[in-house]
Amino acid sequence: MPRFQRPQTVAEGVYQHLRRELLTGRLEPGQWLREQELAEALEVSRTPVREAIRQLAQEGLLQIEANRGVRVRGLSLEEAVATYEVRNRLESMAAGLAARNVNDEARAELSQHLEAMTAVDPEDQAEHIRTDNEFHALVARLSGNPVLEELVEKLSERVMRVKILTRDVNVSADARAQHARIVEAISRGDEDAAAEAMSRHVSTNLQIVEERLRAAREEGVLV
Amino acid sequence: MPRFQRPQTVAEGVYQHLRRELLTGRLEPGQWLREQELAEALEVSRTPVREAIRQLAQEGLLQIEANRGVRVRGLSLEEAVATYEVRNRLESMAAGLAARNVNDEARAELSQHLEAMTAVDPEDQAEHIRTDNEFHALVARLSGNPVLEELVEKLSERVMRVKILTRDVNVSADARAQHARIVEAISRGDEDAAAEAMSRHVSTNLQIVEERLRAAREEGVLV
DNA sequence: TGCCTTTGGGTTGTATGCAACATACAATAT
DNA sequence: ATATTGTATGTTGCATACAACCCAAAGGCA
Repeated sequence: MPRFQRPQTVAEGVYQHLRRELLTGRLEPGQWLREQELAEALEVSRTPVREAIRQLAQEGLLQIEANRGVRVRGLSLEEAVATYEVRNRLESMAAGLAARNVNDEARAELSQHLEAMTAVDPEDQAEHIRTDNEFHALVARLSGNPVLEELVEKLSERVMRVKILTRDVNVSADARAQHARIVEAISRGDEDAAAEAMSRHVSTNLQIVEERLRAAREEGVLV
Repeated sequence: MPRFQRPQTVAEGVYQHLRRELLTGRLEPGQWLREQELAEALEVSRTPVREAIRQLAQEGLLQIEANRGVRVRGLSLEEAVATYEVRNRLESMAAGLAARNVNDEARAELSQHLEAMTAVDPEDQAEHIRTDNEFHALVARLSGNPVLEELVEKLSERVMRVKILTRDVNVSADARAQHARIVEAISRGDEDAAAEAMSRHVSTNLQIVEERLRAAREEGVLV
């Protein structure tokens, strides 16, 4: 039995592949995808490709036009802002709940993750984005509310896309300090402080992304 | 273009059919669905059935077990509570934003909907649930945040399922009063009051659902 | 008997052929 | 010349055949 987890089905594999291509920005917004072409490139049939496309479409990464095809969804500045606003509300709720339910195990996980993040090479964008995402997922999990956790994860996908397309990597010392403050408030069990700290953190990130998106728009890179 | 609205694709039709069956509780939690059987019953091939199933699975109504099949998802009391907690947060956010962005058109839509709801026959459960859902969807739309709107809609699906399975129909005069209070606060442009009113409303509904779910659990109807 | 192996039935997962649909362009009529 | 209709082409949407897989039950072996 292989130690690594490889896709159980071909469709799952295609999904993972396309998702990666989309999130890393290798596929450009507006670009048409043809099932046949993808199937040939990946050496599978159209069926699993279709299935993967449908799933990605429902997650908002692709847009299906009936009987015409599927294209990579662009993202507008307005949509990005809207996403961050909702994310702000949900993640501060998660942080508050995490503070309420905190215990020693949670404290250990949080501080451990915090350390791991400080150890990341500041030059390694992808790694930074990955660990940052893990941090937010961790807080969501510690909220103890599975529905909330799921939603945060769903939103993080769009957020990740925004981050990568805009090269947003909040690697500043400020970001680290914010993370530390969140962990500290949760560990202390201070609900309001935790929610407040998370809210500020997300707001800061929104500001960064907003600036970059404005710049990108002026360059005509995005819609 | 035809004036009447029929599903654009067969898959869409199957999706609508199954969704209806699930939301109205005609399909019981835990029950296995076989693609072949459904395809024969609806006189279509397995392909569109598969597509519909995948979509419903991602929406959380069905659960796929790889290479084994798909079954109707049950719902636990804990999950219902978790859903309502998130819904509370999101919908009160929506109400607050709606109050912030309110204008005459929005005021008109809200009062119009309020009237329509008072005109519903108190005996007609299904109609009541439908209009109530429309009300919440309307508030979400008036928030002006499309992401928020989408999430509220997604959650409302699970909520609707809870409502129907537990026969929750908050038709009391109290519910009407709460709706009126929400509309009033939004129309006045009072963000905090609108958010507060919506939060109370959702909390009330949660209490009702919680009681029914406990009763149902003791009867062994649900998980 | 009790446990392991094997084999068979039934289901999902994948491949492929064909039909339906949307678009672009050419042909025709006004 | 313009608008309308016909037709060609490429794509998705659907149907169906086949392969892979899971599970249960029967059979073999200690």
